[in-house]
Amino acid sequence: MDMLSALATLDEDHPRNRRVTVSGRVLDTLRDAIIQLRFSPGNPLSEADVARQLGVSRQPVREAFIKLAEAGLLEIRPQRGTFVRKISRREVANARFIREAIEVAIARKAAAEATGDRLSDLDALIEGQRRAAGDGDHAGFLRLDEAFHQGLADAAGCEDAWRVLEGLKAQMDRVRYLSLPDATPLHVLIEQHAAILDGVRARDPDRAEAAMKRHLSEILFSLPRLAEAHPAFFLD
Amino acid sequence: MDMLSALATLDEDHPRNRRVTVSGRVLDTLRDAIIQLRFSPGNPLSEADVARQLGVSRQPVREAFIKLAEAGLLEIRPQRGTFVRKISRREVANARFIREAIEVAIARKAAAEATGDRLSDLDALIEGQRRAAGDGDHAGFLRLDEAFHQGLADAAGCEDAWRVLEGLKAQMDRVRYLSLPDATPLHVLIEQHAAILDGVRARDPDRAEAAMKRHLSEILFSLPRLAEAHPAFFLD
DNA sequence: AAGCGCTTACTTGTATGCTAGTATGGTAGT
DNA sequence: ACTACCATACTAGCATACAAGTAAGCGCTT
Repeated sequence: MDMLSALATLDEDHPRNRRVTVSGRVLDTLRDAIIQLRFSPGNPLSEADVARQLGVSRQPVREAFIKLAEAGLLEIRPQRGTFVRKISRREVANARFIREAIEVAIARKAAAEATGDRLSDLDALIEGQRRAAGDGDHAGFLRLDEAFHQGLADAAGCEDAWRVLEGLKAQMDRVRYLSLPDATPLHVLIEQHAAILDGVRARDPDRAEAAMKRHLSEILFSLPRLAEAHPAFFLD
Repeated sequence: MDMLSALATLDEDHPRNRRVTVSGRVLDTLRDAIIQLRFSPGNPLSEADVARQLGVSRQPVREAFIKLAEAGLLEIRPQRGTFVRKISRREVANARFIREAIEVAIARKAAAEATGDRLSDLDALIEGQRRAAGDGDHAGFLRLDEAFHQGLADAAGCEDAWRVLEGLKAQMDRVRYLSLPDATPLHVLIEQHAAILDGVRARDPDRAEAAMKRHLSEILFSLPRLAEAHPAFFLD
């Protein structure tokens, strides 16, 4: 009950909101709340409570729960309850490994196939990231960060790769949120993006791969320290 | 209505069935029916019809529909209907590419880290595949085929990679089913498995990678021909 | 004949009621 | 004090009812 105060309202116009259905809005609202750790890992979360809090029926909440369970953010134990999953270092490391495998392959393919138009799109995204960082617009940067990775997949002709990556990112996003206070500075991340794009533009798959690996390794540095600092949030 | 005759009964004890819930059984039943092309791509499929046919309510059918839509096997158009998705050559090729990226990374990691126990497990699976092929037990071979890829992921310490691969495989499974009549002979596939395992056992990541790439390329040969032979099943 | 508008029969989305399984706390019995 | 049992208050899974949107057929009007 107490914890649910984190859910004051349904996020009617969510940034990433093409969702017009109630269950879609509930899903976005809950995922944000979980990723931003407004729900403590390990705590229970019942369909009925959330439905009451959001002023909707159990049905759309249930569908959101199911999707969040597939993303590894909730654990549904039938007839027992649903719980916010604790963060697992092993699972985060695994998700990172798989994500790296995919994004490295994408970067190499982009280096081979990307058209000039796509490269310009990516340029624009990096420029936007510089502006957002300058303005201290952290939320805006996060959106443009996602857009860059998605844009790279598009440039490689792997439009639907993003669906897979999105699922993997969910595991990692809570860690990223935890690391916000002392995260890698945005300008460093932006330069890493630029390095990836340089490798792609130079049609040099090895350079693109190296830059991507470097970029996706950031989380490895912070993970052990964060797990030490917040043991209650972690499973292992 | 006609098409639904493909759903005589709920598959009460499904081979991969740890599912005890109705919605889980409906999901397995429907996925099998779709993959085995007992539902023609492009045709509509309504929650109510399936529910009636299976003797359950709309609720579990709906949940199965949602998951099948996430897997790319159904397309839910709100207030309009749900349709069996046609096979997209582009999407199949994309899923193959991503799967290759993941499984190559897994094979390389397995070559570095797999323990003797795990290698023995994989040996046993290949031996089982030889028996199944000898007995003409095609269904049994398919199960052991999946088990081999999953087992390799386990050997690499990527237990949860299988969740991702499962989603990607769905896209490819209908093509595999289409290719059954003149598919690559089982003994060839088994030798490819053995080649992968050889590379892993020799701690030679490059050899494991090459063998894996070879193995996952099989579908590329059949795809164009199948799309030509069954144009009504394909989108592009 | 062509086009507009209504009726009707669908569809999925949402809400609500019901069932069965689980955890908990108290109580009676030893 | 401890144990066994039971009443109770949860949980999620499933069934049913309702709402809102869509598409197609049909007849009317023009």
